[in-house]
Amino acid sequence: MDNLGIARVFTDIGDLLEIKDANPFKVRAYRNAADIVGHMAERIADLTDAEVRALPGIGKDLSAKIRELSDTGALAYYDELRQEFPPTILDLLRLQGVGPKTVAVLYAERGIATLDDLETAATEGRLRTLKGMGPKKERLLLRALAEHRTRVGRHLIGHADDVATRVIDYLRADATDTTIVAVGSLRRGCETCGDIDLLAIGTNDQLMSRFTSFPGVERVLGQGPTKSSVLLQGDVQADLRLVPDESAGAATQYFTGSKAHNIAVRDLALQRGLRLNEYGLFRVADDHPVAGASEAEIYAALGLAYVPPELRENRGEIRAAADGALPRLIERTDLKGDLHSHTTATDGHADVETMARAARDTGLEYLAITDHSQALAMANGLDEHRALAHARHIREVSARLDGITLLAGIECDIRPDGTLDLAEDCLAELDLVIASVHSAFGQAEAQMTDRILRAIASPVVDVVGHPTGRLLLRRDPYKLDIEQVLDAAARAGVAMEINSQVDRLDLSDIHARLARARGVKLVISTDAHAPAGFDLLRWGVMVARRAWAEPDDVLNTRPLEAFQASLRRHRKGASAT
DNA sequence: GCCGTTTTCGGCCCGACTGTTTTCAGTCG
Repeated sequence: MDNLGIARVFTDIGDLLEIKDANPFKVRAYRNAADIVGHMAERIADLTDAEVRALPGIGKDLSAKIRELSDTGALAYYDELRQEFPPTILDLLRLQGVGPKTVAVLYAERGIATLDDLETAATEGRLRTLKGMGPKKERLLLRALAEHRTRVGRHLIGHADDVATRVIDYLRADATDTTIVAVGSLRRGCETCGDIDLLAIGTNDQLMSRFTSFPGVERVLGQGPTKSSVLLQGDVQADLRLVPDESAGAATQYFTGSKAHNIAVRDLALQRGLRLNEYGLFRVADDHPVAGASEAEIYAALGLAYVPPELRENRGEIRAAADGALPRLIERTDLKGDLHSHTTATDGHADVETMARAARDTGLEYLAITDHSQALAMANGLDEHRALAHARHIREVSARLDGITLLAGIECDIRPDGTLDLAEDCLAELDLVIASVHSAFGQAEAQMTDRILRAIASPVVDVVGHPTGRLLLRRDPYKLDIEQVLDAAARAGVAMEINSQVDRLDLSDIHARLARARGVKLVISTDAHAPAGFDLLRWGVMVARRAWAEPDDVLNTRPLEAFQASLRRHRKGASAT
């Protein structure tokens, strides 16, 4: 079993123990272990017992369980726990506002073990008589259920990409003559994917049977000579298509989509007396093939510049491609720095120097260390005194490291009333201030909007962090008048973050494009909590590309000095010093 | 369950919000 699989088991155990009302520190130990294993760069199965044992938070018991899982793929203790509750009970925990205590009561008092059970009971008003519940709670539960339903069957792009990579590597190992690529929403960089679409180019007749015997396959949904579908562990569906070399470009284009983009492109082809399908571009009159081997060839034959996959949503890209007006999209290598990261000073997993070295190893020239402020007590947030001491430490480390410069920043909470969590004179001492909302998500739209507007109005704020607070597939964004916020940010010269965590991607592509249109500058940051976190920049870049962003739209494409000069605090007329 | 010992047991980040209460329990971050 791989790291993510082990992490998932430990997370489940933590949840089940919590439902059992076990020692909370034991629960935390399992969650902590899940976090560590899930974020490790190297395969934990490759480490020696002593090395596993040496990881912070992994002791005798957990290291043995890790070994059992990585060797056998199963864990007796986990199986015992699952005997005590129906496995579906963990689905209930995914609902907003439902925690372990509620799940325990629902199961013990009403025998509720599935989402359907819960919906029936809530609809029939059978929950309001439970202690601690009332009609209002019933309504909240029904709303949480409805929100949850819109999310099932979808997967975070980071997760889908992991799975796709594993399948592709497995197929390639045995089919070195065949090109295999991910297409569909994954290639377009959509924030979530319904299923994984893979395309193989060649004539390998063993490929389909090898695909359906991939070790992660739970069920074969269909298998033919050119098309197969499987259901993988974790409820991910994967489809594989096989096409001959001469159709490579046409098939890649066709299966990449989006549907709306393809319809528009085919329509354009018809206007020119051409027909486009997954096999190629043909003259309508005599079926003569015009193009098909590469995507670029097809777009060119239609009088279009090559359209990057991230833009293929029929949102103006075809007109722009015809006019030669497509943007020069930002690329990962354009980024010179990362502006959001955490260390062990608060809730990160590595110290300042370790994070700095990891950032440098991924090719970054500067890194802002931005630990939490005091309001996030759970994360051991910094008060003014600790924030300034931490800044001194960050600058010391920066001075002795070659190849990377550290900025002493902070991710400062925006309190419910819109005031900042740390005093302005303290924040003014720092190199970068990200202002973020981490509490009172339920505020009314006007209140939340005013709250963020007030933060933007503060002269010491440089960036608004994860501006809408959404957690993909888990929590909707808080209610917010985003256009009012963007207008204020444009006036104040405050940048908006694209947070690269795969469950945030916040701003979204849509909002980031709105921001660009208003002249609001973007930053792309990882919010890394561990050294491996810097790899996530690719997802933030993907969102920016889907927002049509060019390098100049994103402040951290600039070399350090130019970046610092662009911060409002250093601009002429800024009141902070 | 981990850790660090004052070496074998006690401590392990907490504060705000909500819906239910009438002083609190549960959830969230």
